[in-house]
Amino acid sequence: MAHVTIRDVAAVAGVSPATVSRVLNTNDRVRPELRDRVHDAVARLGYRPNSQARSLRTRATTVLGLIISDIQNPFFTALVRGVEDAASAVGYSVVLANTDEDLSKEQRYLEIAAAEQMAGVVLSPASAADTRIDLLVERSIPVVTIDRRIRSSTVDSITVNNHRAAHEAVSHLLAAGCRRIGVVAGPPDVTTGAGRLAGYRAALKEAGIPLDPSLVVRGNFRVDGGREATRKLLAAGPPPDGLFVTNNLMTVGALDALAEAGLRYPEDLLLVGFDDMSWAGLAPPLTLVEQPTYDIGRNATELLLRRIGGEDFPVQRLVLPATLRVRRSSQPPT
Amino acid sequence: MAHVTIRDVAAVAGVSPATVSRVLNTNDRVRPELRDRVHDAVARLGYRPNSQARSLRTRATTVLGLIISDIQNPFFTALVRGVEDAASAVGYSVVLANTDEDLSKEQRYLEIAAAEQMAGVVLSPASAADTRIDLLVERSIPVVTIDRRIRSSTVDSITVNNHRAAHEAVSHLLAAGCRRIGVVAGPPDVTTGAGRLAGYRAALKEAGIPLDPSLVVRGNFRVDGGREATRKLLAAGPPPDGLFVTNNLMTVGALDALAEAGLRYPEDLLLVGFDDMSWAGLAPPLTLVEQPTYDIGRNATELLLRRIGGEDFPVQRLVLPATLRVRRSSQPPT
DNA sequence: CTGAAAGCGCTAACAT
DNA sequence: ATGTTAGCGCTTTCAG
Repeated sequence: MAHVTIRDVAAVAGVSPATVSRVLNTNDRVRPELRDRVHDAVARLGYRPNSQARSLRTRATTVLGLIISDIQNPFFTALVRGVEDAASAVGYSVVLANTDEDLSKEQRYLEIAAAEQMAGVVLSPASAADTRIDLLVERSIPVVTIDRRIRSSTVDSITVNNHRAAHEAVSHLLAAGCRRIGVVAGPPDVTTGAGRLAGYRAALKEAGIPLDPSLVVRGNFRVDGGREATRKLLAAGPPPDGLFVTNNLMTVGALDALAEAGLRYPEDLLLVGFDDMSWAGLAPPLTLVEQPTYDIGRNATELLLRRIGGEDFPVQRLVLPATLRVRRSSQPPT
Repeated sequence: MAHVTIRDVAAVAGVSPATVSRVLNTNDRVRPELRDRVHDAVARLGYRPNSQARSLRTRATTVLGLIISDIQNPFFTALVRGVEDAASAVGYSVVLANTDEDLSKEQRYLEIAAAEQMAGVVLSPASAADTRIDLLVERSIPVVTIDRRIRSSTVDSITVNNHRAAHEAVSHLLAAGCRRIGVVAGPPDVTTGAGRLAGYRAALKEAGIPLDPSLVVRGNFRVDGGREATRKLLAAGPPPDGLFVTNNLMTVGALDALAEAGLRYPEDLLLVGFDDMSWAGLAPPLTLVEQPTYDIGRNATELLLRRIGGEDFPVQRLVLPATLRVRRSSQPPT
């Protein structure tokens, strides 16, 4: 059987195509007997509605865009699963795109999402200021940003409290006796980069420790960036007694740089990282700020679906908790 | 400007919609002057064809399905990029789905791909025998399998020579002096699992070393599986003097288990892993069988696009080279 | 070489 | 409550 259309179903059920459509898509009252006949026919013929015809008519798709900034980062892949699960639970499919933190790639994908009339977009913006969110907003395509926020915008977001989490991480290092704490921060243009660095600063200030600029370095949230930034930090002066690395991949790079310099943790310095790193099999185990990654994706998608459904509610800025999980890397050796 | 349609373009260009369509989609000869007028109008109005209307009419989409077996595995995410790049180069978009090696999830996605009339599918099958490839073949949707093959099937595939690569890895360990070489193999139902184990066996046989079944354990290609399998191996008798772990995530788990048991590499045993692991920041650096991951994705997609384009050629079974990159973990300490 | 007209499969107005 | 009709935007005969 090549293409079963709604007319075929109608013929078999002995009703009009419109009735079939009603049974399938609306809750208009249809005589129960007809309902059953329709359902029978659908089952017998193995009818599957043609989604493009439907979208053409309704001007609405059931496709979500998921635009993330680094598909090689396990943080984002965990998140993808949250999105995927929430979407497929209600019959939506997900188109994934990867920007590599590149604004022009990002813009291209946003244009595609608009042109394809996607129902909505989950986005991890490459920039707080320059992300061309307007491309979607103009066409009233709902957007939820994840992990990061957009500055001027009125779109929903799901993030964690980066400031607080970083503050907690650094305070933990201070409590463990560190006094010269280095930080490998992220790009200033991204809210996670900015927030985590601000938390670091706040914790030092609170402890009455002056900020030493030579202890602050920035990376690109990737392995190579973490390595280079850490090298730079180590070259800038006497080694710190504590190090806070603000994302997972940069932590991998930082460990490289520490090893190169012959520095061990927790013996030579205490270490706190960010994001789950169970895939990295590190020993000794790392103290990490862990995010509820899957839930971020899931919540973002559920929120997006509510917007798509036309629900009207004020802009949501959900902030999920990130928790410090203390392990060996931040325990002073006894 | 809400929705610019082909009629708007036609009106502005002073031609019929049919001519616009011809200019845009065919290479039928159209009077150059009209051509230019059409292009001008398209540019001026910012016209973007509605892809669903087009698909409805042509019964063809420009969407590729990419169904992979573990999105948390960096091997697959690198591959995703290859697919994405090749697809977007010709204006196709990619829908990603993740099966978690679960056959029922896989079947569901194959059904969706069929129902959505996707142009083609790149698939890393969860099983050599039970993957329901017929769901696509029936509707003549082209499929290319990557990383793994399907047993009975007549679909194109892109893999690496797992047997040879494993053989090389194990021979390398033998040459380094190992005599009791353990292997952490993958699921027998997956061609990569089977092929790599067979390569191990062949290398031992060639060296005249009898197979010791207590040195062969199996995992699920994930971290936990690698850890458990390695624990089992270590519990089964005196520790091996060499270990070959047949994928990246299991290597992470194996390292855990080795650390638990107080075994170090390369001091206590030599170690060879599989797949790039630069994200894991391991020290000492690991000897690895490395696959051209990006190219696998890219080649698979290019092949798929040729099939989609209607080219007719015999079933392709491309085998790319995997190369052994020797590092410290397999060098006997001097 | 170009235009008019039909129709892909579906749903939403409008009739009944 | 159900059927008839029109048309979403596009491509593709078929005429001219």
